[in-house]
Amino acid sequence: MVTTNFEPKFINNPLNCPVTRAMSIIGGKWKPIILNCIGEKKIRFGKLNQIIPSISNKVLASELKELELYGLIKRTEYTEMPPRVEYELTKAGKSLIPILHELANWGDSTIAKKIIKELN
Amino acid sequence: MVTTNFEPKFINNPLNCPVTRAMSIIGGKWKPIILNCIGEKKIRFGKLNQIIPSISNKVLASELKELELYGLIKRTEYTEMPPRVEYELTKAGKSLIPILHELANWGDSTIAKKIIKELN
DNA sequence: ATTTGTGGTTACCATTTGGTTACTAGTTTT
DNA sequence: AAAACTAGTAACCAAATGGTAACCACAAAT
Repeated sequence: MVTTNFEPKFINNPLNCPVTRAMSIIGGKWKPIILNCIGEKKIRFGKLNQIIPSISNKVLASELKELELYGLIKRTEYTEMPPRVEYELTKAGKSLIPILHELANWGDSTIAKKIIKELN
Repeated sequence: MVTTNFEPKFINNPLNCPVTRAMSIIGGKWKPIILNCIGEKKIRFGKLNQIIPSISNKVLASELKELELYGLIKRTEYTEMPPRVEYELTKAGKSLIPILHELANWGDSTIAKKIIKELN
């Protein structure tokens, strides 16, 4: 067995920049996407994988684990066969909603759309 | 000369998720930090490197180039010796301020501080 | 005459991230 | 009797990201 010992290494932040602290936790391209997809509902692993098709199940699983470790999401496993697992935001996870909202807002702007269109 | 041909590869986004679009552009841990450090002022390369000590100048330079390519920052070079270059947010870059503000806000929260403290 | 200061770039290498395929368990459907 | 379904995990490999050290131009200061 390979002990999946995964200790997060946060960004070195001597000047105590709050944005750096935030990025240490939810930085990386997938986490905000995943958190936003979970939103206010309970959602199954497979469903998440469907609505974020460009992430592999391996990476999705490891991102979810990390978010769970941070206490931002809760994982509920039902003892059924085939297995069912649901993810939802914890209270701490919900505190990220304003960020996710601003990200969604900006992502919907003409500015964002133009950048993607012109460089694709 | 090695042609630094760097075409961004955006996240595949068939369902047109706005957060995914946003993350395609400002995803990655450094960009929000850099944008936030630039803020409303003009700032020199060296100064940026000082206040984000954990980024190497190589990575800082490449991130700045990418942000410039997206039209989020403007680079002004003064023909002096030693050289002086200043970076500032463009109008498009300033449209990100609400996101940066929320990130800073959350990064300052007890929740964020606790996560870092407990897992470090 | 040498050192200092600036904003990078380059080469080389190490680490991290990510993808693919195959596999598991036990119940239900074909 | 075989196949499908789910939520992963493991092994293996490819690609992206990041660090370090050396280097450049040229003027000003020592």
